[in-house]
Amino acid sequence: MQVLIDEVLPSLELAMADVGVKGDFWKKMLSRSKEASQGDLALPCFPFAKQLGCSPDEAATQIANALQIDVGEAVAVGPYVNIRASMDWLTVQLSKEPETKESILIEHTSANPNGPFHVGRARNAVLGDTFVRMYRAAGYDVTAEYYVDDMGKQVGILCWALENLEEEQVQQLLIDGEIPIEKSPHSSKDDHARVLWYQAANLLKSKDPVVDSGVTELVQKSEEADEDILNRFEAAYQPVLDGMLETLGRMGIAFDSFTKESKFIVDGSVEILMDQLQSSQLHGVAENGAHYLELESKGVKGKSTQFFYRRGDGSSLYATRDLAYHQYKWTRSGRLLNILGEDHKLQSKQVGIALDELNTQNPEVVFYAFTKLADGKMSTRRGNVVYMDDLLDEARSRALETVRDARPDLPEEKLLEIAEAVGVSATRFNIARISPEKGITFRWSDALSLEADSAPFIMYSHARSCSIRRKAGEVDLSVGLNVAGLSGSAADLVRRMAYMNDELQTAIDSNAPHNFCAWLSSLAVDYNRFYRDNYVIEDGVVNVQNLILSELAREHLRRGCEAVGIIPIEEM
RNA sequence: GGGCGAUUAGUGUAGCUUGGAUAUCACCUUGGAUUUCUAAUCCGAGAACACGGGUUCGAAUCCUGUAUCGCCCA
Repeated sequence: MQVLIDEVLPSLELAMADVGVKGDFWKKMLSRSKEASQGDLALPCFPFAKQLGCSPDEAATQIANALQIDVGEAVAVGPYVNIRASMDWLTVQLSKEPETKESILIEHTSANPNGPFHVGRARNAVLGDTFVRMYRAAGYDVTAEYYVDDMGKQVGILCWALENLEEEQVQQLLIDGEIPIEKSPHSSKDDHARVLWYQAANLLKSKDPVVDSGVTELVQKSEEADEDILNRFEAAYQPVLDGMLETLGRMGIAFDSFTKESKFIVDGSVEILMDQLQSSQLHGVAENGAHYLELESKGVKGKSTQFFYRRGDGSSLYATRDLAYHQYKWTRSGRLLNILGEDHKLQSKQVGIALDELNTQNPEVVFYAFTKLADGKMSTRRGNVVYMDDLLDEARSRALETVRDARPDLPEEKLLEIAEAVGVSATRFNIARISPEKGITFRWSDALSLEADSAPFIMYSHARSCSIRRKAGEVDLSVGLNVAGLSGSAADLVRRMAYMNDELQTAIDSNAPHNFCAWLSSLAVDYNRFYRDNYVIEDGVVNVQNLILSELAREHLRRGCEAVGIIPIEEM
């Protein structure tokens, strides 16, 4: 509603001066009406009563009378001034394209390449990609970026395991460790195959010190940018990463660029940065020669307020490389957005302060709460996971049942195609529609639900509009939309669509993709109501005005679906 | 021990930034429409702001304490 607020505010300012309200405290009170039936915007007038020496109801009447707007009408209802945009103004909004905006680099997912993509990791990917899509839909020039942790302990363990463990050993370790090794249709994918080695090495670690010493040596050398080690690491993780990206691709998630952590050691930028930090006011050196920043004065609390960025042996830490990474990202875009799990909150704050010390701007960050299984947290290491590949298969087969029932006329191949689209879309939407800060407990029934506030509902509306278009055939729509006399569900539909760009931008600005998801659901509901009340084709005759509306809805539904990662199929 | 976040009908959720009209949308339970321009539809009813204190004309919203859950800090 921000567009409308911006339109109305200048006139309202005059009206306020007119009736004698002082100050501009009321500006923030003009907001979306909580009673949709009362209009688009509402201004509660309780606070003006005292100033004007009258009742809130009278104040509302005076203000409404003094208010001259040409975008709609203002009426006093009790202690409120309600403002409703006119159909003409709304129609103008409909044809507005989002302006071209600045560039933004969105880093998301960036999961350790040590095993298949699981449901716990999915929230980052879905949320991140939804942001990518929403920003693009709003006109931003977006780079979707994946930071590859190609030299950490996780990759070290994977590499060591692949180089040192035989298949029989792995099998035995997993059996002893009671980690399930069920065969699945995806067992031959490299991410699924290699994670067994990773899990086995973690099990062996607790009883054989050779693992730790071996891994530590590898990791140390990788931190010295040892070319041979980095190549061996890459040979170990790249097939795993490829498998993960394949899964993400199935969900419609793709990246524009990948940056490897080791880059910043190889190119020396970490070294330069550590030298710079030494001149910080916060700088300190521990007994073992390690360097840190003392962050207590910056509001960091807890047992340790020190942020270590250099080990006693002079090497850097993960967080140090993260600093270099942020500096690198700033060379590539004027805006940075990171999607992180809530477990990274403290670290992100520390990195932010360190970036301040380096006179580097902080990125914007969106945190999300964890997805947990009904019986505890997910862990790749312990094998306590639901893999995305399996979830998507399950979602597809569940969708297939429904599609088969509904469309016995379609060939099997087409049914599968629809089921895949429905499965993927439903899975994504079930994650994207929840506010990021809320924890999600993974339940199969929820994850696979094809009802409720669901993607299939929206997809169905879109498919229906496509069907109507096909039935209507070639019709000349150049007469354009005539809103005069439009009322009821048709007017509601126009009103809903008119605010699309506004809703999109608001969701972006408030880091709330779930709000845009809700708007999209509402659009589908509005279209269904319009469909009920207004026939596009009746007795074989096409009603051009209704077809124009249906076509507008189709286009808005399609754009909305693309902005949240729902696949807008044309038939289902 | 400390920090951060969460808690809304039987279930899942929106609203909290900026206090204001009958707390959103669904599942569910229940009554109805419609047999279609694809019913994965539409219309109606039922049921909720964790608990205690405070601020205010007015609190789901702000402050404070408690409980529960999650995450983090050597």
